[in-house]
Amino acid sequence: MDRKEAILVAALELFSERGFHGATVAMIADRAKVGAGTIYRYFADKDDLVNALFQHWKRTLAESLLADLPADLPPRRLFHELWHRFAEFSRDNPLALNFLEFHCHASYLNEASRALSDGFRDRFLAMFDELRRNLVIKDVPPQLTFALITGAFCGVEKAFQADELARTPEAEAHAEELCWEAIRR
Amino acid sequence: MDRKEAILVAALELFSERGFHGATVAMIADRAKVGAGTIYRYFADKDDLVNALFQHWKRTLAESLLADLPADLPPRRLFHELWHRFAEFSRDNPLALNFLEFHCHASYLNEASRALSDGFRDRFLAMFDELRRNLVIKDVPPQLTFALITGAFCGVEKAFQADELARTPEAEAHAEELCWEAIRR
Amino acid sequence: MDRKEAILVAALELFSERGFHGATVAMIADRAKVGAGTIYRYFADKDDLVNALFQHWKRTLAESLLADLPADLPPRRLFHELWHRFAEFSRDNPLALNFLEFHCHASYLNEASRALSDGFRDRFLAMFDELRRNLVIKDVPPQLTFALITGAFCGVEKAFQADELARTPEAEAHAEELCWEAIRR
Amino acid sequence: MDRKEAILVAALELFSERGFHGATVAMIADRAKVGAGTIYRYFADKDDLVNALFQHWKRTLAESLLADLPADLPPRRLFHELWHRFAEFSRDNPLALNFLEFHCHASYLNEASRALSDGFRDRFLAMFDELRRNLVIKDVPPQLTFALITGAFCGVEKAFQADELARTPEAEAHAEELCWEAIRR
DNA sequence: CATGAATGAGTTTTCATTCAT
DNA sequence: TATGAATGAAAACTCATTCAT
Repeated sequence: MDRKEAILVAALELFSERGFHGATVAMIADRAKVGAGTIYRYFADKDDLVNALFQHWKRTLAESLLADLPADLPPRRLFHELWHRFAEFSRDNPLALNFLEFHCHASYLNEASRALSDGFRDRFLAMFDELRRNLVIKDVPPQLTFALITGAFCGVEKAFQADELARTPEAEAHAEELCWEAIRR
Repeated sequence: MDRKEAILVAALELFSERGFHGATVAMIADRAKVGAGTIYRYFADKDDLVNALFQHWKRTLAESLLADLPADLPPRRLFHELWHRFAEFSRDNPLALNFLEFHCHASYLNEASRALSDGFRDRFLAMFDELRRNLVIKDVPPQLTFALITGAFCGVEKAFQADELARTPEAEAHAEELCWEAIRR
Repeated sequence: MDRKEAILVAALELFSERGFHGATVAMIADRAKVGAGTIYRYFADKDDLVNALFQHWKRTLAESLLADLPADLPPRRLFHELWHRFAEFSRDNPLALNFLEFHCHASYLNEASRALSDGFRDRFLAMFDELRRNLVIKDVPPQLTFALITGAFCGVEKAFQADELARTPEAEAHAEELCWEAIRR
Repeated sequence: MDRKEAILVAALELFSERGFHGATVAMIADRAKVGAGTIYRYFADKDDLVNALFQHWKRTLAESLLADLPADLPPRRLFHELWHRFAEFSRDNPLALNFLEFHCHASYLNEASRALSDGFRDRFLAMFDELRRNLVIKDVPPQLTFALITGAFCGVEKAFQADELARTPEAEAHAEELCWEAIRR
């Protein structure tokens, strides 16, 4: 059993359930079935742990969305592919999305975490900007497109997780279609 | 100087900056310029404070959106009116939106808070359902429409607050227009 | 309504129920139906209050036992008279006995309280010593006789108060008789 | 060094000096030479500590009085044996007697503590009742005999502890003799 | 290397006392 | 003069971190 892995899993569960300050090191150690002291062999302190977790999942999310993305997809297919990958990621790792988007306060994220986050964001802004310049999507700031699509996706995902909305293929397809309608020219 | 008011203002600032567990009673008392003990004259404990704050702003938001809403507005005008009111509320009370939507864990909200929240949500679901039955918006579950629109709005608002996107009348108008395009038939 | 009196009554009830540290000034004020600040018009602080209360009841008890005590009573009649008066006092003021004997820590009693207590005790020691010298009671140190009788009385009284023993005239007479048997020659 | 033991010893000293509410957790930790947090590794809270202490000493006292008590002792010898054991216990553990008899408010004792106490008391009531039925001691309710003897013993013990009376073998023998005279037929 | 008991600074909460009304 | 809201020091209790085993 990989102890570091177990700690990261436990931390993800607890941070996404109770937030950073609401989850204690003792809780994380218990859930990971390791001694509290063991956490400090792998992470300098609790802040270091939350930042490692954040970076791990930001990277995994970026990887999931962008790895082997065919370069020459037509716009609608590209959008579909991205939405689909994002949905898959959320379905496979609901806690990770939860943690990244809802339960992470800037106040304890360090420079590296913020830089990573920004770099990831910039790649999407570039994509949206190109679609805009190619007259595929509406002529609004890419930051707006990005914020709106991301927000909508997360809003729907939150509804899925809260069981306010059944996670069916139809619902996922509808959400995608609505968002495409929103941004396409 | 109204002390209860000052405590609520300080708590809103600190909870939305640092989350519930990250904001200490001492910080709140300092910010409100009252003694720590004074907080306990107005609120039974820290949980009671966060619930009072949540309910206060949920109610204020509901009021802002729904008070004196003309009954016979054509759908697009209705959507505009609601979006505009929501935007106005967010502009006037950015921390309140922040707190309500991003920094409030279910784990410390009590029954009353949840009931209030649900009641508010139900009124919007009913509105979206009527628009759907009138063939004004797309035939998708009102829960989906609601989650998507709310998520998109909050995503854009978060971008405004993080200064990733300039809060201009154009940007606000664009966001509204995109969302309408998303849901309209 | 005499405020000072009301405060002393409330303090007696609460100190004898919960002890000095367990009874708060706010509780006492509430019970006495006065403002918390009012207590400080009559007593310098909480310590002063408990000492005033102690001295009040010590004096009242001494008075009850010794006032107009016929000087020439035969020993058995004297013992009966004292026992009877003590029993009467306990019946009329169970909380006072409780407070004086069971719920009063030396740690907050001041010099005056202790002096009063000692003076009272000395008068009884003198009485027991005289009975001893007159060969009426056994030839043991008067301190022993006093401690034993007082302890026995309080033990029985505690049983009455705890309802472990019914407070009947017979029980009271028995207790007296047993104690007399203990000390008489 | 056994920390739990040290905490119990310190708590006994402080509770019997200052009462439950008068002894703070910090005082107890200091006296026990442990960190304040350590107390909470062994006891759930301050109430749990005082109850553990109460039960420990009630059990020890019961053990001391009743262990290996010869079954066929003649009444006067039985009384002597019990009195002697009680006196020995008090001499060895004066603070324990102090705490059990004088400084323990029902208000913070839990069900288990009260049950233990009652069970112990019942065994003595049964003994006194048998002596009564055998016409050895006076025909008064065993509750009265028990309360009176216990009270007398504790009164004398208090005098010993307060140095109002020298703890000599003679004094102890006198006390025992007087009490026997009180109850014997 | 892994542990979890121990710690004390930090947290929530209480309360004796003050003071503006 | 009487009040009770306000206070902050002190109480009970928690928890990130260390370190002996």
